[in-house]
Amino acid sequence: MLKTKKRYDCAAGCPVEVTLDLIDGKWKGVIVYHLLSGTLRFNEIRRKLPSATQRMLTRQLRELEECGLVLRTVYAQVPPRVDYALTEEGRSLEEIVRAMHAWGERRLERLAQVQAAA
Amino acid sequence: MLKTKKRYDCAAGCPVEVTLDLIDGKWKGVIVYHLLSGTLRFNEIRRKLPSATQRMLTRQLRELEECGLVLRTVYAQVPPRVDYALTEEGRSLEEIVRAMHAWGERRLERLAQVQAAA
DNA sequence: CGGAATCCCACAGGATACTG
DNA sequence: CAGTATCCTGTGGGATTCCG
Repeated sequence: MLKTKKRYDCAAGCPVEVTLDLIDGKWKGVIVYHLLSGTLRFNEIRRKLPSATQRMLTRQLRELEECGLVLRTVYAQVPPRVDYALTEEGRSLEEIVRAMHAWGERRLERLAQVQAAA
Repeated sequence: MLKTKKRYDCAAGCPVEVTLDLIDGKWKGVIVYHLLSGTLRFNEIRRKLPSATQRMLTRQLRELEECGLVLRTVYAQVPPRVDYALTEEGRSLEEIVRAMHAWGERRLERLAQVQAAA
């Protein structure tokens, strides 16, 4: 997922994969979603994603940083403090991420209805 | 990815993951993208995704079918013929997928510029 | 033509423990 | 607080072969 995984040498549809590559990976999508609301410290993000392990969070955040979607700011102080914020490019994902959020909600509603019917 | 992988029991951001779950997975995004243009036969899809293996394509298509995003139609004839089309729900992803496509293209342009600078 | 069956491996991701 | 460091497992995904 990170580095040169070069999933695509394929035909015309690949920009879709370019985007997916950056945003897929278990937690990245949600992280970006939460960062849309503003800068967050590491543990704040953790609290928003209770079922993500610490290790996974740091890794996903680092990958997001690597692709230039997230800005990581370390304050030289004790106890440590690290802020995560979207970069300009990261924020440019807003439309997509919000759309995914809305779609996901509708999907959940639909599923709930199907459940209810049974 | 298929079945009840239930990635999320998490907090508020999860609908994002719901969506990602359906559309991630190496080829699903691109498949949906191509199906936006209309129904395709198996080998037509293959031709659009040269670097996807046959096995992967069928698997991803089946998963898409399972989630109700893609409709698979088998014609009882020899040689066989199988059509793949988006369901209503699948087509409702259009906005997202197109947005991802557009974003990916811009991303590629940006990367190209950075390359050129170096 | 549109697969299914097998074999195989890298690595995403979890659990747990330690640290400046 | 915000991480590393290890160890371990599942499975996503590739390659290849066979089939109605």
